[in-house]
Amino acid sequence: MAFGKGHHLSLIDGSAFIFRAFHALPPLTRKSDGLPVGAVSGFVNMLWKLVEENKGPDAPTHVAVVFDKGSHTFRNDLYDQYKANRDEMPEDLRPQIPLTREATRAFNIACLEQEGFEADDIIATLACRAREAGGRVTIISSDKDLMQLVGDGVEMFDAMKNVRIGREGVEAKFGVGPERVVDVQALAGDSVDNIPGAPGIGVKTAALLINEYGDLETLLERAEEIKQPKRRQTLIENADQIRLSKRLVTLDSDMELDYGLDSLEVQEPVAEDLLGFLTEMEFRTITRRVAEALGAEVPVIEAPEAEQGEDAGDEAEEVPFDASAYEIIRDADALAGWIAEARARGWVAVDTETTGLNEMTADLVGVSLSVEPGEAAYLPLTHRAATSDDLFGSDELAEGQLALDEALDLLKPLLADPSVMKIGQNMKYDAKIFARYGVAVTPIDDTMLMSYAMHAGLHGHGMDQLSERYLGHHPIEIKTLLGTGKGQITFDRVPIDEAAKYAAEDADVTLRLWKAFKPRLHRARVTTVYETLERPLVPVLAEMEMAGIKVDKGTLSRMSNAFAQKMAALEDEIQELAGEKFNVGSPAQVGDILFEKMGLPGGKKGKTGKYSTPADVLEDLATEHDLPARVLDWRQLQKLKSTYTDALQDHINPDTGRVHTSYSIAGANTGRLASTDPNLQNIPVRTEEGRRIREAFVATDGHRLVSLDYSQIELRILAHIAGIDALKQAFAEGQDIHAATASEMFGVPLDQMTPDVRRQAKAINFGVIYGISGWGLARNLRIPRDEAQGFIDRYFERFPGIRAYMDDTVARAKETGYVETLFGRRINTPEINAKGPTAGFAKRAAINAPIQGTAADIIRRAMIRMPDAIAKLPATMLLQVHDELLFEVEEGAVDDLIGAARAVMEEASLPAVKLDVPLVVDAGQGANWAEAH
DNA sequence: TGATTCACG
DNA sequence: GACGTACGTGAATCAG
Repeated sequence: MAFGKGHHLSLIDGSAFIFRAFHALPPLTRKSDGLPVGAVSGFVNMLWKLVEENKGPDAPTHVAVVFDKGSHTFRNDLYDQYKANRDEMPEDLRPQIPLTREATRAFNIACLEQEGFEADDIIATLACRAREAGGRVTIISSDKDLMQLVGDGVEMFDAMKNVRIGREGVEAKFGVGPERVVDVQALAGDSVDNIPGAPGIGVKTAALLINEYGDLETLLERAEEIKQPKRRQTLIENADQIRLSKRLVTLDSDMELDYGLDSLEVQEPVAEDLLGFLTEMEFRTITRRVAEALGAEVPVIEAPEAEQGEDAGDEAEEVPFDASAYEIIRDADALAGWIAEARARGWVAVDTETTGLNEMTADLVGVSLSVEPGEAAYLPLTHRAATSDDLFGSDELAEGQLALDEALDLLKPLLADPSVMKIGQNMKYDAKIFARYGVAVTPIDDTMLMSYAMHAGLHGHGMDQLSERYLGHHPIEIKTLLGTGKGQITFDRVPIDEAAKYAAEDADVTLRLWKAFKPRLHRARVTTVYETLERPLVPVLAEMEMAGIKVDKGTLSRMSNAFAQKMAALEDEIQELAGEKFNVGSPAQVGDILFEKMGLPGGKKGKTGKYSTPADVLEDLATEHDLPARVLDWRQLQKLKSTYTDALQDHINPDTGRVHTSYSIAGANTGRLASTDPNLQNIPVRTEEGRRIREAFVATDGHRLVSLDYSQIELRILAHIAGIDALKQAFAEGQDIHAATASEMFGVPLDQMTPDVRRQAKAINFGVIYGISGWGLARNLRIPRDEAQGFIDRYFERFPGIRAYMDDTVARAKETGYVETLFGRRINTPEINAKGPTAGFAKRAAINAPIQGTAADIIRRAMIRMPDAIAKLPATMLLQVHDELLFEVEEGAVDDLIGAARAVMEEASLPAVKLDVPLVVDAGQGANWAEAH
């Protein structure tokens, strides 16, 4: 029967898929010989999924996989720069290209390609013919270049994200319908394919213009009418280039093909061929699944003798993701059922959905649970009812939700049950939300922290990223539910059905990650790090963040006003000096004034072609001129006002009157914490004016703030790790370490030390921790480079262990791909074998990481022990600033707290590591942070 | 959104 | 031999 009405053609964009699969999926190699097969695996799984899913009435009747062939197409004849900036194909992908053709044939699916054409042209030609014949078409691709084909029975399907793209999807992407997509592309151009387009015009502007003028030709003819002078000029000047761009992006939908649509009819795979191929590739899971589905015997794939490496051999039972399998919990019985499932296993993955990202203010909207891969449920609690007036929505609760109190009463015993592990991704967030509803969550496992312990330095540890990388699955993005920018809605406004798919998937993903990571943690030998430095820190930080610190709004507000006045005066003075009005806050304009108008020396241009005006450059100029000096003053005030006195006021929680930061545990590669919203780890202290901001951080009535900080902890660690006897001895004797260094280097007796010599030694000491270079030290000390290099040479001569430590560390990193702290924390160094300037960066980072990381581990250990150590004191731990802990304590207990906390901090490395140097902790106390520090 | 600048350890 | 570099962070602002 000829292809026609009622038929459904599925066209798979094979080339695009394998490129995407290669980059999105974890690298996988064939065990017997190490052949890279990750992209092939992703491709095979996608094909099988289509075969499996397409058995319903809507199934394709015809199917083909289409590939690019050759690198020279008719587009290169039109424009020799077409796709000219494409990178070389990655080495590991090259051998997989022919394998994907083989896979297609093994599936008994037509495999199409044609010299001189791109896959997109073949797809366009076939899609148009099928449409003309009255059939339907699904293009399996997310390539925007194919979106021009959508409409009239043609739609696209993104197989990796599992989303359909119809007319609305195209409009969302391009701002115009499919018919006008090429017009927009012609204007906007494309840096990936090297389509020139119109300079300075992006998709947004292009859509605006096309919608206003109807189509590209009309627009170009009537370009004179455009109001914006820059746009008008661009379009007039580049008309030819734009028309060329249009020809480049327009697909050839009328190719000559020596086969017809009928030849693409779906055929059952031949079990022998398909299983033969899969066995050859050594894909265990899919081979078994295919064999079972085809009713064939499961072929045996020899297990490789010894499993090597930490990622080997834990190929979990793969259960496909299936949103339709997720349950919505609407009554107490159903919830009780899931709780029983969790208890039966001893674990459950938990994820909360809320109205915002700030745990202190966001409200609980729903909870999702998962107990096995693919088995997950969503418990909606406070979703709002939809109304006809969709501008504001309703404040009424949607129907079919269990009452919040009732649900929490049922969940509470489970979440606190010591025999059930609660698994989460960034559990600190969920635990804090639950805590506000009086529900404790313990014990916990956290997939984000598991990843951090194993993969610090390799990639981020967000759920989407981990899912893509380790599960090969792209989870639904939250923005598809909430939108972005101004029109963004909160999660309680998302319809329950839609919310459930997203939320349950998150719990499902978390559970799968947990199952994948558990065994790997052990193999990577970071279980101890995870168990002693990551997991126990979660409740400690949650407590600190919820405690917050009292900030006096009046003090900040007064300072803001004072800064504003001074800035206004400075601004007048600066413009007076410059002889013109300009934006003092614009580095580019400051640069023009200094280096063009005034003709001062030292102007360097950055990537953007603008003068760069960092503080050190301005400082040099300030010795001779007033203007740069005033600009520096202005900038300091601007910084203090905008980042601190203004912004901090907005962070004061109206309920508590306190500022609640959030610490990210897995943010910094070295093991340090990072503080956000607001960042309380960079409150000014170095200048007198800035330090006064700390006066606004106060203790409540009858209390004091107490600050304890490690003295020179990184240098002490360096002395220990590198085994520098002279440094160790100086620390043991309690000497001024920078003065001692200077004395050792320059032969000046301690009692004759000058501040300047000491300052230079201090800079060198810091430089060593950062992976010193002559250039860097010269810049820091403002001395000639050869002089700086002389200092370094002498330093290495006097402390030969330092050189050895640096060389060993870099060598180890090159060999293993990571460095470690004294406590076994692993920091991966993927760029250590890079070439060019990157190599320098990577080396210095590798030298610094064990030092900075060990210090971070030590204060983590202290923090974890602190709650027990101060349990009997009327004191609360509030903040951590890398080597400092800040407490709030009742007036009468200050000395007791200092004694207890100092002991914990000074002994924090024990018993795991006995340092060759003493750790010394300095303490201070006062009514505010300025006094306490 | 990326580049600049600057606050901290 | 030139190149371009101190380590680790987060936030505000400008400008396209």
